[in-house]
Amino acid sequence: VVDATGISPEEWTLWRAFLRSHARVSREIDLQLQRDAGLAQGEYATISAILESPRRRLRIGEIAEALGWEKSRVSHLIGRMEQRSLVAREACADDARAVEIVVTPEGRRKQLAAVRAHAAEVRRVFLDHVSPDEREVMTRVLRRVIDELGSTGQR
Amino acid sequence: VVDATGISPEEWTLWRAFLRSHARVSREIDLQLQRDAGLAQGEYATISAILESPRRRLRIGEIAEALGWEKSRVSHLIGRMEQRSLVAREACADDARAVEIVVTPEGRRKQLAAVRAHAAEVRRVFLDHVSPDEREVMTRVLRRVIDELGSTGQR
DNA sequence: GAAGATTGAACACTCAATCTTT
DNA sequence: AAAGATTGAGTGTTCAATCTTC
Repeated sequence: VVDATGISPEEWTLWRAFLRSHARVSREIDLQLQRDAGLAQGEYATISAILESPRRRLRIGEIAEALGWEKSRVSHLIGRMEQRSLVAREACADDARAVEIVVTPEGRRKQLAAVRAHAAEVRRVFLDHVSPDEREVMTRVLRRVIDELGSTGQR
Repeated sequence: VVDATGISPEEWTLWRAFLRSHARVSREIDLQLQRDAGLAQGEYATISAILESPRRRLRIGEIAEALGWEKSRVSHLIGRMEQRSLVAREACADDARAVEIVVTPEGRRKQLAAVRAHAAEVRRVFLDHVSPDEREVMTRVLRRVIDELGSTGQR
């Protein structure tokens, strides 16, 4: 059964559930991070991405790629985070155009303060509702979605 | 295998894929809607939700619930959409506190202009990568996530 | 007092243009 | 010219306070 758009009701249901679940879950995570560490979700994600990178430093474009965001968004965010002394910009040795972002002790401290409660919250609002089998299916599908879109649309 | 947070690497991978896929997919949808109809994703979703409701009219809180957003966000959005003559506010007969939002002919026209291309885009960036079996699993999981969070967190 | 909704200020994101280095 | 990044203006979102009706 499909309508004039070629999409079945069951498919629309999935699409809506995807959008709505993200909005609701993202909201809960934001509240928890703000409460426990005074960090926005994007700030936490940025710090974590940098700390988990091999050299503990990432360029603007690499952060954008990791998070699926636009470069200008990351650039503004880093600016605000730098004002708050959560990260610092450092010149890149290889390429004078590039900038490497590192996490300051203050940024690391805040991330540490949040990580336990954050993990618990991610579990509570999302992971607790996914069985191991379901997890495998979902990871496979979402990775496929990400990979098909590639790295286009940067700004 | 788990770390100090009690969350396994496989679970983190799913969580990250969820956030990243949403960011990327949402971005593509936004671009298409802006290009084909001059509508933002939230505007399109709002109009569609209203048109699909039984009486073709929805209150602010109902829109917020349907989309998983905060009421104040919807209120501001409706204000901007009203300026652009996409929707109109009408007094609610049952309850003088409430407002019912209806779609104007102009709003309906714009939504119609976008719906085919939008459906094709949703298919291209998301649904095409989900088999029927996978669709059932994902819908079940995401609905569980939504239902567990309930309607809390409205503002 | 609670529910439905709105408001304004502060904060965040997008878009297009720009700058520098490759 | 392309890649990496930044900027400023315009637009959108959040937070807390407020208003009216139930």
